[in-house]
Amino acid sequence: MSDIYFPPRELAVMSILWRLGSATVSDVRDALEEGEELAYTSVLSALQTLEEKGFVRHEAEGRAYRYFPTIEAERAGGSALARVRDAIFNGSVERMFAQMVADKKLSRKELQTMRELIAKRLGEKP
Amino acid sequence: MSDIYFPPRELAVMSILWRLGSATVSDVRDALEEGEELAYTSVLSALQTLEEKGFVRHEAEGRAYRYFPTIEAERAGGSALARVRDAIFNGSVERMFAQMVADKKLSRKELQTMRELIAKRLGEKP
DNA sequence: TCTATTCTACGGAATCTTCCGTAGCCATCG
DNA sequence: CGATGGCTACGGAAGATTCCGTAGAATAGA
Repeated sequence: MSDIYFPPRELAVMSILWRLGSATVSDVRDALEEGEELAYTSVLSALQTLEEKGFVRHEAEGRAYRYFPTIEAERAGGSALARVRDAIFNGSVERMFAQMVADKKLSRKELQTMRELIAKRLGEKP
Repeated sequence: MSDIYFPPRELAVMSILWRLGSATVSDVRDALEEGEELAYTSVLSALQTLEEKGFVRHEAEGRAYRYFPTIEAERAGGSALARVRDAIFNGSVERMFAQMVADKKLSRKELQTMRELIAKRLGEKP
């Protein structure tokens, strides 16, 4: 199927694009976390690689480029979750979910939102 | 923190070890899916690399080695989910969960199990 | 015993990923 | 006009990953 996969650095760049919607090379560079500072051309290279792979496109903005993700975060996320589920949790959504829910830092509010999502989903299909 | 990350082929091998509990080189080789057939020594190399990284250990079994994962699937999964959540869903468990639940192939039973997990979690902390 | 089989260790080629320097283009400013 | 600064293209080095062949040890079978 759709084999969407990003190596670590490319994922970091995609992450920024998804967060910002679009970004110039400098935007991406600035958005990288502390201790992740890269040369301008390194960021450019990553973007060019991603473009070659079809995950990103660009438009001219002044004489610079503005980059846009061509794949939605939800789709990439769905693919990543399926991979994690199959490879790590032996195909079990329940096990994967249990691990998610086990996170100590989950707030009551987040749990409630999830409960509602399930309720809605359970209600719609009987 | 704990930066647990497996490149594609190594993940496939770990996946087999988690599923089987432990495995010899041949076991792993046989467990690889169709179209993924590798030379015996390729599988061995992958296991040796994983061992060097500390994700796997071995015991002698006859004159062959039996390999064991040294990290639990739940822990690797937790790390992978956190990475997906932060990099792709901008830190939002709810968004990640919504994508999980959006999967058309989820059975009623799976949804109910998840609902119970949440209920339990919500009940225990107020 | 000796021959074939089944292992692991080792090393290296090919490819992918990461990272950056240099060159060249173009606009802006003095 | 000439210099400067900011931008992309290009190329390549270094490291990581994938893949496998060969060598040699050990076992099993004839």
